[in-house]
Amino acid sequence: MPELPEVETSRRGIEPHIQGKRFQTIIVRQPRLRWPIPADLATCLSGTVLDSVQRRGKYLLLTTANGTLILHLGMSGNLRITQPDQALRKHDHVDFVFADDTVLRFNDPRKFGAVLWSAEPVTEHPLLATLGPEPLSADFDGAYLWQRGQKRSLAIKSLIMDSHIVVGVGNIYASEALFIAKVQPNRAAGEIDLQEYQRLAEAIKIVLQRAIEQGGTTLRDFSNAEGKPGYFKQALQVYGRGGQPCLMCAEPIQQLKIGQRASYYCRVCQQ
DNA sequence: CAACGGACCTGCCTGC
DNA sequence: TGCAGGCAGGTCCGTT
Repeated sequence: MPELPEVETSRRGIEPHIQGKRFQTIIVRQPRLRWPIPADLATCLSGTVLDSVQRRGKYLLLTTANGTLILHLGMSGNLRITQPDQALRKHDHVDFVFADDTVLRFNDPRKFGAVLWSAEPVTEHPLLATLGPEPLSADFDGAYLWQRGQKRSLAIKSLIMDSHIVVGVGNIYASEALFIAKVQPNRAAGEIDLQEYQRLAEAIKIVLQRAIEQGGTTLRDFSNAEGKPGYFKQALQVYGRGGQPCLMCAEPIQQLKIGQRASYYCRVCQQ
C-alpha cells in the first residue's frame, strides 16, 4: 500500500493529533508482524512524551526522550486517529493510547508492517543505517543515481526501487517516474547515460512531490489518519493502465514483470 | 559482491 | 455458490 507519499500523508495526518502528548497505555492485540513487537514496548513508552513524528524513507519515527518508536506500514498498513471507545475493526493490531485518550491505532491486514523500538540513535538502527538518500533532498540527483548504476546489469526500475539506492520509490511511482523521464523500465542500469539519469532523478522528485500534494494514491484501501483516500490515482499515467492508450501518443501501454513486480510503460514514448 | 527467488499474510477478483 | 488460482502499494533473507 504505502510508498513515500502515502507514508508522508500519514505522518502529516497523525502528528498534529499526538505531538507533545504523553503515552499512557499500549495495547498489543497481535504481536506477530514482520518482526515480533518487542514485549517490553509498553515499558519503554509509558509515561514518555512524544516529541515529534518524523519520516525516513517509508519508516515513521516517533521520537521521545528515551528512544524512538519505529513504525512501518508494509503493503497494507494503516494508521488512524481515534478514541478508546471506538469499535475495533478487523486487523486493528495495536493501540497507542495517550493521556488525553487520543488513540493512534495501527491496522495491517497482511502483517507485513512493523512496530519496533530503538533506544539507540535511530539512524544507527540496522533497518535504517544502510538506507539511501531521501529522494526529495539535495543529496539525491542524476549524478548520484548514475554513479550508483555503474556496472549494474539489473533493470533500472529495480535500481530505483532499491531502498539502499534511494528510499521511498515503490512500484507505482517507479513506473510513473520512468514514464515522465521517457526511460524504458527494463533497460540495464549500467547502460543509461547521465542525461537520462538526470531526467529520471527529476521525474522521481516531481512525481513524489505531486503525490504528496494530492494526499497519496488510493488503489483500494489506503486512507489517511481521518480515513480519507488520496487523490493521486487520477493522475497516474501508466500504472495499472496496461492495454489502454498512452496519454501522450495513444499507443497501448505495455505491461511486463520486472523483478516479480508488475511494470507499465509506453514502448513509443520510453526509450 | 550481485542477482534471483522465496518468504511473510490476508483480501479481492476472475474464471470454472 | 464454492473453490482454486493469481494478484496486490514492501523488503528481508538465503542460495547460487
